[in-house]
Amino acid sequence: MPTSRSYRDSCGIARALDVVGERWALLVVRELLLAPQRFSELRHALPHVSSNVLADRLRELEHNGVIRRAPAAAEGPRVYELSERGRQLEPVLMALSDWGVSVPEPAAPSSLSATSVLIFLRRAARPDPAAPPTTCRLELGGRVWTIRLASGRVQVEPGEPAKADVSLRTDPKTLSALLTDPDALATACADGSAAVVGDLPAIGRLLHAVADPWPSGG
Amino acid sequence: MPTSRSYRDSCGIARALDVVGERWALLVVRELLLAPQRFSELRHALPHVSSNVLADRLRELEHNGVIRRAPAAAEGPRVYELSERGRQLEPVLMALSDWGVSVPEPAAPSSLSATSVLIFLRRAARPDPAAPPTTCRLELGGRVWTIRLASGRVQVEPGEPAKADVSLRTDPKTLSALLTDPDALATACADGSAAVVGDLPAIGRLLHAVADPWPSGG
DNA sequence: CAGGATCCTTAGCGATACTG
DNA sequence: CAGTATCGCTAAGGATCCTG
Repeated sequence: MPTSRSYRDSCGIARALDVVGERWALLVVRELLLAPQRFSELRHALPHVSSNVLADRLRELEHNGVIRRAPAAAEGPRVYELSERGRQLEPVLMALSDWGVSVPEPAAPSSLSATSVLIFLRRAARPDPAAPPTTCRLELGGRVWTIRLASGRVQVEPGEPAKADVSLRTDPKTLSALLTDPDALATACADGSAAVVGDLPAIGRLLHAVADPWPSGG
Repeated sequence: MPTSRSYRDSCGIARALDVVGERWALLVVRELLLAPQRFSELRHALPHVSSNVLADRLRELEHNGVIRRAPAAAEGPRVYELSERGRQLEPVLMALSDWGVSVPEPAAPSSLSATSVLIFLRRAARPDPAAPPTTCRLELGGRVWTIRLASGRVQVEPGEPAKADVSLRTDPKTLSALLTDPDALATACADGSAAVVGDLPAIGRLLHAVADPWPSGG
């Protein structure tokens, strides 16, 4: 039975929280920000939410027009995706992310989804605008992503790249660690937690775009 | 007994929500955004939060460095104010406000605090940059604010202005309605829900800055 | 086996009453 | 005024069970 309690406050902030303020709601939106996901993928990305609560949130978010059950194509498994309104929550998530990076890590064991790392990567990366455009194939937790570095920006998309300069396979925690310490890439490759095929320095440029951001105006 | 549950997720978004994701927490931050407030003022601004929950949230937010009990000056009543970290939540609140304005109003009876309206006013106002600088004394719900319009910006501060061009006394709901329909000012003055002393057209310019914003680039 | 629904327990929330 | 104490309610958490 879905939740429907309200702050009964006409302020826009309170009205937003009436819709996405329930527990787990914004983390579900986070998971759908870069690509549609199936129920089981959401469970894997948010291992600490119980299935009934997740089902409740999906129902409520759908009812409030934030997400949508993707075109129930014949045979295809059911997929959840953000609506246009849901996508407009991106500034909220980015602001929370900016603020949250300076909150101490929760006590272990803590989870870290592929989407989380990629959102942070895209947000924090400040590549050298003069660096050559690079396309990277990233295999992260059983799913393939296309990362593009071009003209001082980083773009993240789900799916196989048409053509990649380099391919990296790893897991979210290793990638997160590499974004802090790019020099650990050699070690990660050695112990098997990461694997690179192709233009190795391109991966270095990607990691350094986060760890040692190009000084932008601000 | 304060809450202390965590999403156990290393993502910055989840870490932020570990601190300000509990019910009412962000609305408490909202209330402190423009000025420090006392416990009873917070209760008045958030009439639907029960006193024990409010006390819990204040404790937790203080413990997490978001707010601070203002210098417990001798004799002075206890006042809560945002810390520097708390003030850095402003982009989160602004993003939520931007998104929430298009969420339908909650069913009546709903509350609307003075701070809420002023945050919206400041956010939504796009005054004509060529309009003459104006200082307005605003008495809203028993508290006095200084509103300054200058060079295309609106500034809101607590307290008496040194010198005001115009003075407006009203309540949050009336002011909110006037921001949507500035022409209702005459009616509001007539029925006593608003009172203006001084440069009346200056109030019109303020209201129109929100209702009919100056077309900015974007 | 994915995609939930059901059940039970616990803990946060809401409302009211009470105290320094 | 500024909270605390108490209590019923309901959402969250966890495990298990159903269904196509």
